[in-house]
Amino acid sequence: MTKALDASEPRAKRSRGRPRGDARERILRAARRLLAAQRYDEVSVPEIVAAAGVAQGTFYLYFETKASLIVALADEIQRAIEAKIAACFSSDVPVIELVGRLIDAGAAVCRDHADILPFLRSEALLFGESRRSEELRKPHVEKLASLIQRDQRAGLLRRDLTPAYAARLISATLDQVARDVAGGSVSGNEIAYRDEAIAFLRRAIAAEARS
Amino acid sequence: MTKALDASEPRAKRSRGRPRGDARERILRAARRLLAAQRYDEVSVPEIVAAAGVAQGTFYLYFETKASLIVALADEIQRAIEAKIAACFSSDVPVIELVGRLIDAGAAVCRDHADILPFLRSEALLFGESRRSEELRKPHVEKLASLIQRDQRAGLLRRDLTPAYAARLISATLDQVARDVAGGSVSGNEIAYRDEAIAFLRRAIAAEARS
Amino acid sequence: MTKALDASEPRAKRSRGRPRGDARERILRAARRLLAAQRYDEVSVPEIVAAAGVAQGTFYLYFETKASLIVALADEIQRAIEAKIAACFSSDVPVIELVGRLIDAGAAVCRDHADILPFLRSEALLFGESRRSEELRKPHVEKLASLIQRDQRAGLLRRDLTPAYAARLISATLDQVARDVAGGSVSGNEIAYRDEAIAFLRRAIAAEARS
Amino acid sequence: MTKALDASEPRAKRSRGRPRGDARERILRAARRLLAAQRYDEVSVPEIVAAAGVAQGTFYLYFETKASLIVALADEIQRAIEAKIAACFSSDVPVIELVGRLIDAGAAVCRDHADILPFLRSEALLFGESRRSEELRKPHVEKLASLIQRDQRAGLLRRDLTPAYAARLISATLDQVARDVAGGSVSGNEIAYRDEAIAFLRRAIAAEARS
DNA sequence: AATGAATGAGCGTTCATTCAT
DNA sequence: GATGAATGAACGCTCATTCAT
Repeated sequence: MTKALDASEPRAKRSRGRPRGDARERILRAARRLLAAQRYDEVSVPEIVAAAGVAQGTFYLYFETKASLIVALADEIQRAIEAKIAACFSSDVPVIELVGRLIDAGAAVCRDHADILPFLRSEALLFGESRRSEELRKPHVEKLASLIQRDQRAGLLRRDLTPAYAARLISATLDQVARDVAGGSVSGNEIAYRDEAIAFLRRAIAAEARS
Repeated sequence: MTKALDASEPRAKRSRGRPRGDARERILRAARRLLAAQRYDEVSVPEIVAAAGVAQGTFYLYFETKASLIVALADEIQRAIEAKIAACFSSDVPVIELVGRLIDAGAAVCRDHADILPFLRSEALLFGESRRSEELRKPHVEKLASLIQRDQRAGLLRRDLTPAYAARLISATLDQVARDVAGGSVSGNEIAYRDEAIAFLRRAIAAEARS
Repeated sequence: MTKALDASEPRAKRSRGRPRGDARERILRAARRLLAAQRYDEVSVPEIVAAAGVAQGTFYLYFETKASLIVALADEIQRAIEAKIAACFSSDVPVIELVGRLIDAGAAVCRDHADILPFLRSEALLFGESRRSEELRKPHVEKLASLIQRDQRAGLLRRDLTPAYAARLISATLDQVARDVAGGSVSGNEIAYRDEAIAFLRRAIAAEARS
Repeated sequence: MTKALDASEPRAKRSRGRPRGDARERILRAARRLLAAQRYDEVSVPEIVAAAGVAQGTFYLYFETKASLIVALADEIQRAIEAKIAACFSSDVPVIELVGRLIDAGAAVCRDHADILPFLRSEALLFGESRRSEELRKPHVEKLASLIQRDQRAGLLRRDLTPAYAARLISATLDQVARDVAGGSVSGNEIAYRDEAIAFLRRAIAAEARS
């Protein structure tokens, strides 16, 4: 047929027909864009596929249902966030120093995903099998608890802290600060706020200076 | 704006018509029950009116649209929550004592509305521009900030705290504790956890004992 | 509003809006018309409602699914057929005479429902819970069996017939004749065919003339 | 007309490609299996190819459309049935004996194809104008009519039978008996039923014993 | 010959909403 | 005030089919 001939074309514009292999990616990106601006029930599959530039049937090649798309989308973003946070834990610094890094990483995350975070915080929670965001923070809280214990032994942190409890309290504080810093709630004073938060935590958990 | 929100007037005695219980109330209760178990987009008006035992048309006598029902429902619950939290601020106690009360009130709120909180945290937040959870907490954070300032002047709290910042940090911590206490994350040790959290905050903000 | 005014109009042409109460009937009639000409899978709900002159949503007010429409349609027609056949059994004639009446009734049925019978005989069988057409004939076959027994006792029919078996054989024959007569397979000779069939059955089942 | 029906040519050895079993055969077998359990409109091409273990595109190498698969499948089965029935006619026995054979052959057919017969009786019949069950039986009825004529000349059958009519009546009876015998409607008494049916027919058509 | 990603029309169905009663 | 039949747009989804590889 016309086959050998077409194949010799260096794979240029095919306006209809076969894959770029990127259909899934295009759909995810389009969905993210749309979900940043509208509720899940306001965004239709026709809208998503139109924005993605694929056919409606293609959607269902990659996602079982519309709902499963958000699970995938949330997973993707959360994986990225995880990675960024987990990186803070990899180096071997005292908790008192770690908190600063976690704030910065958290703020970066909030900034990078500012568009979609409201969505992630809201709708996505209702999609997975259960309480998702709690679950997601859990490993980090646990890691933090073990580092607290380590620093307690090293005499850096108060002995009367229960590591698991302290880890929760710190984590909540860090989240708040990261969000505030990224979200402009303290505009112009991010550094002062951050430093005050760190001092706040230090007083709450640091071992008293030996006399 | 001023349109969708105010179908709230309780109506007067109608002696004819079917339901004895007020139709509006029945609809709200049914919606709450259903929204505790399903997403907004999964709950239909037919479903709600069936659960409420009223006719489909009756729904539109009390709510302009399905979305406005959500707003009304969220308002109702949030008003109840507000009231409970605001009550803590009414008496004239030092911040260091206030935090304990806020934890207890917050935990009570979480327990009382456990069914519907995931819904409030998620979907409802996306309905009106102005009804993000940030906004809702704002008055309390501001009130707390002013109390911090008062206690600073009284020498009870550290002078180097920026009241607005400290208020945010405290608020985040209290939220976390209230949720943990109510949600069973620290089951069996609620009191120990609560007390440790209060001590944590005290160290962070209390003025150092004068020598 | 404009209500009292509109209501004074003597209920003339409402081109949109409220019921004639006949929506269900219109849908059934339209479906019958369409199913006489096309397979079930070729007839779409949009097509049916367009032919019926009702909105798509109205369809689902009266029928749970498209498939349940045919069950209803088949039931309706079969009830009419039942009635006609059952009427033959009501009077108290010998089986030998009854068969003639049954042929005539059967032929009338085939003619009256000529359009939809192929559909009923084919597709509809697969919709109900199980083998439908067998079930439907069963009561008549049983009634026939009991009449055979009666006539055996009266010496009108052969003693060596097993009533249940004979009833089946007669019934199959009658069906065939009714269909042939109505369907034009023996065009022009319907009466001769019918008479020969009756003679055929008489020889098969009548008691031998006493010598 | 001549188009949709003939994708039947068995193709020659293809040594490359995945399936060892011929793809066409696998598709037909899968379709038959599925159509025994579901209506035509419920069985999808994706489902068929999945059950057959071939790719979606492969389907269209062997069948022009989904509908043409049905026709091919029905043809295949009907050819097998034809052959079995036709075999009864091949030997040179009197009609009175033939009916017994036809019952047995018919019952065997019903048993062998029990799974797919409801499908054949229903949907398949509506696919081609020309493939109604009436048409399919016609050659056999005609053959039977000619044998009746032969036996009338031989003095074995009544002279007053119209061969074409008698053939129809006999055929309907045989069908009924075959179905009943195979379907368990007379369970345990198949032989008695069959014998009574034959006696029934003999009385109806045999020439009276000469005195 | 065989594949399977891609297509896009069109399905059955449900929805929020209206309004004559 | 309350009803519920009727609406029709729009939904999520599946389908039969194509064709570059």
